[in-house]
Amino acid sequence: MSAGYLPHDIESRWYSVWKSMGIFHAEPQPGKLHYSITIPPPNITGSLHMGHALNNSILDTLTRWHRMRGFVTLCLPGTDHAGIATQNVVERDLAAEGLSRAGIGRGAFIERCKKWRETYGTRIYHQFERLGCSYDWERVRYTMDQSYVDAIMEAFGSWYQRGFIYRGTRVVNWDVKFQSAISDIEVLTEERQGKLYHFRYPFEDNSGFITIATTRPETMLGDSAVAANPDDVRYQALFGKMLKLPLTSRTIPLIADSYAKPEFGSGAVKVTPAHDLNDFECGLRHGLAQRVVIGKDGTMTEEAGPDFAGLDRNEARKKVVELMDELGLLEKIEDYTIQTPISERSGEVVEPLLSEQWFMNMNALAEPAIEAVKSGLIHFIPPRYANTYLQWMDNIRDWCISRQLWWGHRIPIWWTDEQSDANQVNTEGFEVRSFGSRRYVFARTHEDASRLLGTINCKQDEDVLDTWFSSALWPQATLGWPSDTQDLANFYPTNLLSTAQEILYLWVSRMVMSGMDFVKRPVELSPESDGLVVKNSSRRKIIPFHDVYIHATVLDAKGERMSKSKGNGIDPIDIIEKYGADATRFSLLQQAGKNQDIRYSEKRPEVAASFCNKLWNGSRFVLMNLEGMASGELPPKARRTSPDNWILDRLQFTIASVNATLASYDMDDAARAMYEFFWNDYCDWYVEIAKVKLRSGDAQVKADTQAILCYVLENILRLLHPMIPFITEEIWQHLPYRSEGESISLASYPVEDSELLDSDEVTAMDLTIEAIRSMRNLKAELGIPPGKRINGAAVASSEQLEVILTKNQNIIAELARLSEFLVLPAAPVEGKWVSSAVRGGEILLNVGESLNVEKELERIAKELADVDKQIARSRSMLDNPNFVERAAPAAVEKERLNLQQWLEKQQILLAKQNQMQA
RNA sequence: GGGCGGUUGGCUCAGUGGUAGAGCACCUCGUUCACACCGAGGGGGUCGGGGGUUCGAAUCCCUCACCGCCCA
Repeated sequence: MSAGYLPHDIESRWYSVWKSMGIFHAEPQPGKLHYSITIPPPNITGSLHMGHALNNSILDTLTRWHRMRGFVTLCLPGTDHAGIATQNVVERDLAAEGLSRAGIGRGAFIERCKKWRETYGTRIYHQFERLGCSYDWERVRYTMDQSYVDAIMEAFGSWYQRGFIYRGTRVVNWDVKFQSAISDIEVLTEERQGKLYHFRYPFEDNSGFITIATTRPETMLGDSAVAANPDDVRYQALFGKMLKLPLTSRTIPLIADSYAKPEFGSGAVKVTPAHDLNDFECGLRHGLAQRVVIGKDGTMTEEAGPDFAGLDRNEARKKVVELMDELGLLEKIEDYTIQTPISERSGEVVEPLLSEQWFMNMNALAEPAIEAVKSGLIHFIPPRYANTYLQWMDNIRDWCISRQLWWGHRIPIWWTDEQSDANQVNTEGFEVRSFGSRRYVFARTHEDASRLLGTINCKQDEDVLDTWFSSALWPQATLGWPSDTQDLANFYPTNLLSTAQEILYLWVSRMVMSGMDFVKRPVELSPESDGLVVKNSSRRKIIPFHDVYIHATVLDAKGERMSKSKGNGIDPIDIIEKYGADATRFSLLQQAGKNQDIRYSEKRPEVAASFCNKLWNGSRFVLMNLEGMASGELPPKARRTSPDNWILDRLQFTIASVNATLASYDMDDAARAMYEFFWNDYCDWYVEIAKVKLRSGDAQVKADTQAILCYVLENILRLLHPMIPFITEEIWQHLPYRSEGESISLASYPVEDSELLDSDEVTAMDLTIEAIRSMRNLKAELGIPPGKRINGAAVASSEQLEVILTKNQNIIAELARLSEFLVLPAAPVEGKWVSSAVRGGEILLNVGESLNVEKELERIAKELADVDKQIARSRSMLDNPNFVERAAPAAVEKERLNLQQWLEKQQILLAKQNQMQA
């Protein structure tokens, strides 16, 4: 092994070795335990960001852990075509060349997108490899693979057939920049400073006016009514009267609708059904006209009237205000904080717009998806997210699934203007339906569509599906659905879906809905834990995954979200370059628990890299001392010393704790347990003790010590491997004795061996360590260099301590750097000794001329003061009858023992004080 | 407005009823043949405020404040 830890040499080597060994690939093996994950597919636009690095570190850790535990383990990678995001970057790319999407046309544009994917879409795979992810690259999937498209067609056809998918004219969130509808959950609300305009609408009979307030004056041109609350006494007599809509020649009614809030402004609101969702619904209730006055490009339409048609929406706003002012109908303008809807994609203000779209009714799908979570079949970690999920699912709304984009899956609906008397239900059961004067049908090809519609004069819908429509099918589609594959039979339901909080609704909920809707199995073949029994059937609706882990959001050092625009992002590849993949992974996993966010700065990988360096050097030292080692067997208990038994006990404790914390997704706790064990127990104490034993000259002692050093190291390497795979593999390969297999990745994961637990030896080592620390402490306080060899001794007041200290004599002498260490029946009278009280005794150092009686008395007085305080505290507790009577007996007993020990310590200190003062 | 998370030493965080912990930073000492990405020792916190439950509260309950996330 090289003298320094050089992550890059190791990391570049091992990934390709693992890959060529085929250890990442899994074939289903019926009858065996399977563990599977389908990773959240990153967008093809992207490269790895800290969120990916975190999530994939978690996924790979769990994958490797299960693989080592003997599961048939699959972690399936892939990418998402990411419609709107990719279209965005490709358009930007085109613009740089002076081209435009419209200019090159749909066909050429799609070719550009495909080329983009070839260049950049696979880049992220290589980044996952650099991170060390043990994913099955033979099964990699892309949402535009033919097999994936087949799944989408199947899903669409099924939902169409069942009437869930429908054509509708409704107010949707319109992204003016992309010229496309976006879904509710892609809209962010931002508080922006704006104005609240108060306008007067006169009554037709000139009997006065009503004041309405609006933040969007330009929409008044499309008003169809003014509404007031039916309980509002100010308006009760006026309902049904007509108002003159200023700037137009129209009149509109005053209507009663409880949607108007009496406490807001004048209590009357303008109703613009085509440009506001609430107004739209109000309009439906009252049969109001839907006038589209703002077009898809953000300019005013003909409907807005000759004065406004063609104006930009912002100019139109100014003009409306000016004209209203001129007419004396502008009552006032107030500053107002507006909850402004912003497109998550383009950053533009969203324009609510009446338009024709494809929608999907989710009610039927939501029901089992709710039940699966309520009944605990799907388990959220942290559990609080189950409520978030349920709250959204309980109020589920129809989903607008069409997007006016070019990049994506073209909606498999075919239209014709031709009428027909032909049978509207064909042999495949796909009903021909009509919308307005046109007829349409679901079909996979033009040929099918022609047959179904009875004419070749038909055209496919221009729009594409929302990207989440395809993502919703991810777990089952990647495993072969709609075919009945072995993969699907063995790896589905998957075990875990780990993802970011922000896509809980967009993605997670929809996967649950689609998965349970499409994947069903005979009750007798599917375990109860896999799903819900379908009503009146002998089949079960199968859940897509058992556990949903929502990982923390990675923030910068100041606690702010990393973003490109703020420029505060950290590129994980930079961190890997600088500190290595293992340190990068470990730094993230050390923070990955049930927290909502993580503050990340370069301090983190630095600390993690120190740990890797310590692991490297600690291992290197051990390896250098294993020469001539006879066997890898643990020595029999009779030959083991207390440090031996102690470290074996600590190892078992660590193994148990790591297995338990990984199982509950507490990566941070698992990382901490291993970190502390390796650094504090193994390196700081056991290895230091082992140095003494190796130098003892006793061949048996040396062989036994070597065996234990090696055994513990081999175990901790396997324990750490899922988190830091490269360095552990490299070191493991150098071990003279190790468990089965050619790669640590395939070695078995450590399991607690209760036979190696030994609480007596843990107590013994605790006392030994305390003695050593006291001596070091004394030296430091007296200004004696830690390395200066002086005589040390101990007087034990308990037999237990006497036995322990005698047994560990050599160790204490060496680790405390003493010339000799003796256990004496009484404190020596001769010579210049200082002492310190420990549990069950007193430790002494012969400091010779360094003894300063005055200073020593001061030190003792300080120690006594502390002891007195402890005694007082302990006494006050034990003197309290309430404590003695009501507290748990064990707690009282413990306190009694405590007091006794403090009193003993006090005696020792007082005796010493007397002796010195004499 | 509703829901959720957080508030512990200078910084980042552990710690869910029994005498406050770690890492980093800081101070002192140390170039002993694994590691200065190290070792030994040390200083530093009335656990956001208030109230309550309890023999005992960082920990449980109530309330307020501030920071953040989600939904309306």
